[in-house]
Amino acid sequence: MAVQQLHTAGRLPGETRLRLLSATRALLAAKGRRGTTTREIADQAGVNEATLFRHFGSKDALVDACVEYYCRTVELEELLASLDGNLERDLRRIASALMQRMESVRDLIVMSLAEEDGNGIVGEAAWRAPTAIKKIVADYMAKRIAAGELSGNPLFLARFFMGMVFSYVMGRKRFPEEYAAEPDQVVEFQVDVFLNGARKG
Amino acid sequence: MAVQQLHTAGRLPGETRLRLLSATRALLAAKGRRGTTTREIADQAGVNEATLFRHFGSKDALVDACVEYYCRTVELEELLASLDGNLERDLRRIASALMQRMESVRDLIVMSLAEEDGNGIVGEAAWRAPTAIKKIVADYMAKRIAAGELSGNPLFLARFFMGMVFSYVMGRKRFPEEYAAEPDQVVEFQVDVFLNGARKG
DNA sequence: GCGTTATGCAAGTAAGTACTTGCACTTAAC
DNA sequence: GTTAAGTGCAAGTACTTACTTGCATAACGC
Repeated sequence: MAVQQLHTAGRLPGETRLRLLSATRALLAAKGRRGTTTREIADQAGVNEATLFRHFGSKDALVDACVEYYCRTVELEELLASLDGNLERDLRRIASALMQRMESVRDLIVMSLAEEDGNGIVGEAAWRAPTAIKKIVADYMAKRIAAGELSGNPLFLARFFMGMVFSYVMGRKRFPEEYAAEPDQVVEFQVDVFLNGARKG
Repeated sequence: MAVQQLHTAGRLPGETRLRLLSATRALLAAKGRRGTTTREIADQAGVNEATLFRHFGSKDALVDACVEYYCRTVELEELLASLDGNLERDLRRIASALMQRMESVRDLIVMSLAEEDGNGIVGEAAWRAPTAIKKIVADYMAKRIAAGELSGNPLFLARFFMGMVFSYVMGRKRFPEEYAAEPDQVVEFQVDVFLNGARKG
């Protein structure tokens, strides 16, 4: 075991920054941008408030860095690679990936919806993963329509599909007790209705 | 034409209150609770800030009164009366009513999602209409399943149905240019996919 | 006319909040 | 050992904001 080298004041290099980013995220999710104070962030991070400003310069810069950090990259190769041509299975995989990503930035998505400047950095970053997946969905729908397996407008279908997942993720935030079912079950149900409809016969 | 009686200072009785409620709503939608100041509200209402406090006592009380005022009553008799047994037509009417109500309190719904205390007065009031309609949907689904016209879990179906509309209303907020289609068309499309699925054949 | 009520106006208070500064201390690098 | 970097601590600044107060005024009910 390599001995961890302490940088200063008993902290690992970069640790202070990380603690601040993490605390910021937690408080943003709970109270929103305006509701969160730099003092609270510093306290929750176990760091002095002055240190916060020495690292990030301003509260806005910290928030931006935080959002950027937690929405970094979207690697979708694995998702694309996992698609094997089986319509139902593919859609389930897409829905599952989408649900996972949306859930992981749900708080930031809500923030971006509520903020006056919904198209700022927060809005852009929070929707990065969903938007990327949306492209995949739209392309997928178009192909399957061309192949005669689906019918309708590919864009409408893509939006509908995204919406199914989105509404579930948001529903779980507002009504946690109602939406307690297993994500796998939910995905299965959603894809089933999406493909076959609810009509009997 | 009866001559309007002025109360004081050239204002109709109750007018000041209304102006304040209206201004509050507009600013809440644009900047959220914390982002809105009492000075701004008073200015936008064309009223002195002191008058605001004389009427409502505190900013919180004003916000509560505002939300309560704009989410007052939900009369659903008309909706229920309009249902005639035709499955497709009924679902369209329900979806249409739901969409209208959700759209009219969309800003407050978003606020309730973003607020730390999502279950406060705002959350309760904003979801009042949607929740009432949700009951109608669930009952409707159960009946139609019993009649053999639909299949599945009535609660899941109801949530799915609500979610279709919810995601559309929210999508229009975030991506206005993309979601510019006519509401009627959207409802038709949604109900169609909901009933028959997207699969061809 | 007279009292009541609603309002405007201007000034002020108390608290919070983003951000700064100067100093001491610890640790790592050389 | 010396230097430099990162941090804690305490105090402070400038600004915002919810909320108050005292006074003048205009309209209404009687």
